[in-house]
Formats: sequence, structure tokens, C-alpha cells
Amino acid sequence: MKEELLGIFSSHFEQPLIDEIIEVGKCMEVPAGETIMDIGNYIRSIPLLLSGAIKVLREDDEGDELLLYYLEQGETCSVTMACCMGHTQSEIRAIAETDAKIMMVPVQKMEEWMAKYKGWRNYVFESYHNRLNELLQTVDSIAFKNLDQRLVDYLKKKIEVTNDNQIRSTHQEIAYDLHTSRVVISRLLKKLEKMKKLVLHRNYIQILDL
Amino acid sequence: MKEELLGIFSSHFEQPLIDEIIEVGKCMEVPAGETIMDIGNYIRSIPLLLSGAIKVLREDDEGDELLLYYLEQGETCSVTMACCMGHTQSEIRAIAETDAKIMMVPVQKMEEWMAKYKGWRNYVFESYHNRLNELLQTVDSIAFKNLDQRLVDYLKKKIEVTNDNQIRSTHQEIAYDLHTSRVVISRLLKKLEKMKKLVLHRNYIQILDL
DNA sequence: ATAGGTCTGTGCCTTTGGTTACTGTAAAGC
DNA sequence: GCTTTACAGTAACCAAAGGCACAGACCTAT
Repeated sequence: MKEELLGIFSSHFEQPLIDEIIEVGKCMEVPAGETIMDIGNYIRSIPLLLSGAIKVLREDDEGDELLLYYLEQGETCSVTMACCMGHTQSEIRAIAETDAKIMMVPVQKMEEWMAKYKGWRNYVFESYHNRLNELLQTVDSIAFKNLDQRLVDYLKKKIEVTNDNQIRSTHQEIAYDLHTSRVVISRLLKKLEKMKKLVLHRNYIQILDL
Repeated sequence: MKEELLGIFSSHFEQPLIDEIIEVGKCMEVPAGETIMDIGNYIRSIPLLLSGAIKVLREDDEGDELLLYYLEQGETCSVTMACCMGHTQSEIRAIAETDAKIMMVPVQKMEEWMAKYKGWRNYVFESYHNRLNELLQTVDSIAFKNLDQRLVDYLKKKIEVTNDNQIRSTHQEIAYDLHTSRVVISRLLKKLEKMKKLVLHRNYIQILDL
């Protein structure tokens, strides 16, 4: 456990901070597909992602979804932090994209460490920074790109995050993430298949070269 | 000057922090329309907005623009902070929407104050929080709403920010902010006029009831 | 007053993406 | 085996938004 944390965070965190994390944190193993946090939840712990990937998405009133970004090893969810600090409800939903191991740290420690550890402060800032940038990318994507390109980007990101160039999703699932309809995704995927960029199968997609 | 800062920030900042801000900060007056910060700029100061409003926008490779959000009195630009901390270039453009008064604080103070003043830490966090939320709203808007609704939201926000229910913009300017074309905006505005929600004039729009 | 530029209105057409509806087929349950 | 359900493919149609072209109104400068 300690070795695991050290491996991931020793470049960011001071030794005593790592000790404190181990002391107060709760380690959770979450299987792929499980919802870690949902819209409206009150949050009392901050998640540090030790392994795996988490997808973060937004939902509107009608239940339409949109993938915002993925969290990867060593990252944390700033939107969650913001909710913690403001004691407001979660604005987003987080789902384990792969099996994931998460260290949950109680919110109260957050402020304490902020004053105490420079490494923590920097980490928190860097997280915010990264999250803001990811969101800007998301905005760019939906504002400036057409669906063809967004789909290709999505597939690329997915193979990167899952580290598997077979994408084990149905067309419907992809459609949810990109906030469009199944038919449209099927159409575009077919087009990509004709361009020899991938091969379609039932329940999975084999990526050749995007 | 001191009274002005106190009026805006005394609920957030400790007295000695306010003194320091006055000591090291540079006060700038920016006329409406002027670009305060542009994409690619290196940033060495953090802006605290004393009065007026600033619009923050994103641009893609082809020069297409999109309004992200407005900053108002007492706020600061977290994206800028993030760039400061990471010593990276600005990802966004900031333009004075109205005449504005800004206190520029050198970046180096940022970290120093972060360790020293709880009020500053909280302020910085709250800013990040607010900016993240604004960005989420922006995402919602472009992902889930159609242009009719986005235009109405835009006009509402604009009269709120400028505190003037005459909107002094051309259709082309609105089109840039919403990343669409002039013709489309003219069409939708006409529709709103027919619905008695506003009256169109040359170079300005009179809002009745949105 | 005339000329040139800017702003707005509008008709027509295209593109992108979304909807409906139906088909075939693979998997899962019995 | 048969039935049911989930998944994918496709055609036809529709809607929202964007592009083009042009006209008229207004504004400014000479």
C-alpha cells in the first residue's frame, strides 16, 4: 500500500503527507461500470485514483448525458473537490471505466493539508488546472468539431484509457457518451470501417488505425 | 483605493492581505472593447476585477470564437491563474465588456499568500470552483440547448452584465460570441421580435421581456 | 448630393445530424 | 429445438442550422 502510494505520488507529496494519507484514507476497489459518485450526492471524501480510469459525465434535466473527461492514475476530481469545499451537491456523475482502486480522503483533511503541505497545495492546484484544461478541450470539441471527428477522438481516447485496442462498447453506449443517437453512431462507424480504420463486431470494435 | 478594495474584498480577505495587495498590486483602467489578455500570452500577473465586466472567450485554429463566460466584480480568472502556476501560455482571450478597473497582482505573491492567508486560499478555491461551474454551464448550453435558447440566455446574461437593457451589439458580434453566422442570428432575433420579446434597431437591440 | 461602407432582412438551397421504421442476426433463456 | 431480447445495418424522411446571394436601409465622408 505504502509502496503503491509512493510510486504514484512521491514526486508530488512529502513523506509525512503520504503517511497521513495512509493513516486517514480508505482504500476502495471499484469494478468497471460501477457508479462512484452521482449527481446530487453529497460528498465527504476526496478520491485519489491509484489505478484504473474513471469517466466523468454530465447530465441535463431530461437525462441526456455527455462524457466530460476521464481521470487516470494519480489524478483526482476537482469538481468533487469544489463541491466538498462549497458543501454543495455533486454536479457530475463518475463511473469506473475500468476496474479502479481509489483512496478516499476525508474532506476535513483537505484544508488542513492545504496550510500544512506545499506538495498538497500544488497537487490540488495542478488538478484544478488539468480539469479546467480538459473542460476547455471538451468545449472545443463540441463547439468546433463535427461528429465524425468527435467520434474518432473518442475512440482514440478510449483505447488510451483502457489500454486495449478492442473497444468493448455497443453503439448505443458510445451514442450516450457523445450525446447523440445510436443510428448516427452506427452510420459513422460503418463509414470508418469502409475507410479501413476499424472492424466492427457485435459488442466490440477492433481498432486498426485511426 | 483602499476603501474600494475593502468594500469588495473585506468579507474574503484579512486586513494585512488587503494592505499587501495595495502595496504590490498595479491598478489598471481598461476601456470597453480592449483586449486584456490574448491566447498565447505569457502571464505574470493575476487580475482582480474591481469594477466592470470582462468576457472570456475561446478560439480554435481557424479563428472561430466562442464566449465562455463573463467575469464580474470581485472575481478573478482561474484559467489565468492556472496558466500562471504552470508557467504556460494563456488558453483564452479576455476582453473588457464594459469599462473595467483591474488590480494586477504579480504571480510570485500568489504562492506566498497561499501559505500565509487562509482568506486568499479560500478565495482562490472559490474562484476555481466558480469557473469550473461556469464552464459546466457553458458545456450544458452548447451540448444540450438549441440556438434559440442559447441566444435568449446570451441576451439575458448580457443585460445583467452590462446593466443596460439596450444591447449595443451588431448581429455579427452576437454571432461571433455564439459561434454561429450572422444570418442565423438575424433570423432568430426577428423571431423574438415577432414574439414581442424585443425590438430591433440598427446597432442595438431593445429588450422588452425575455 | 453622391458614393462607399456597414448593417439588417429574406428567399433559396445544402449539410449535418436526428427520427422512424423495419430487417437480419447473434446471444441467452427455456 | 424455439422464443425472446439485444445489437447492428439501412433506407427514407425530417429538422436545425449554416451558406449564398441579393436588396434595402442607414451612416459617413467628401
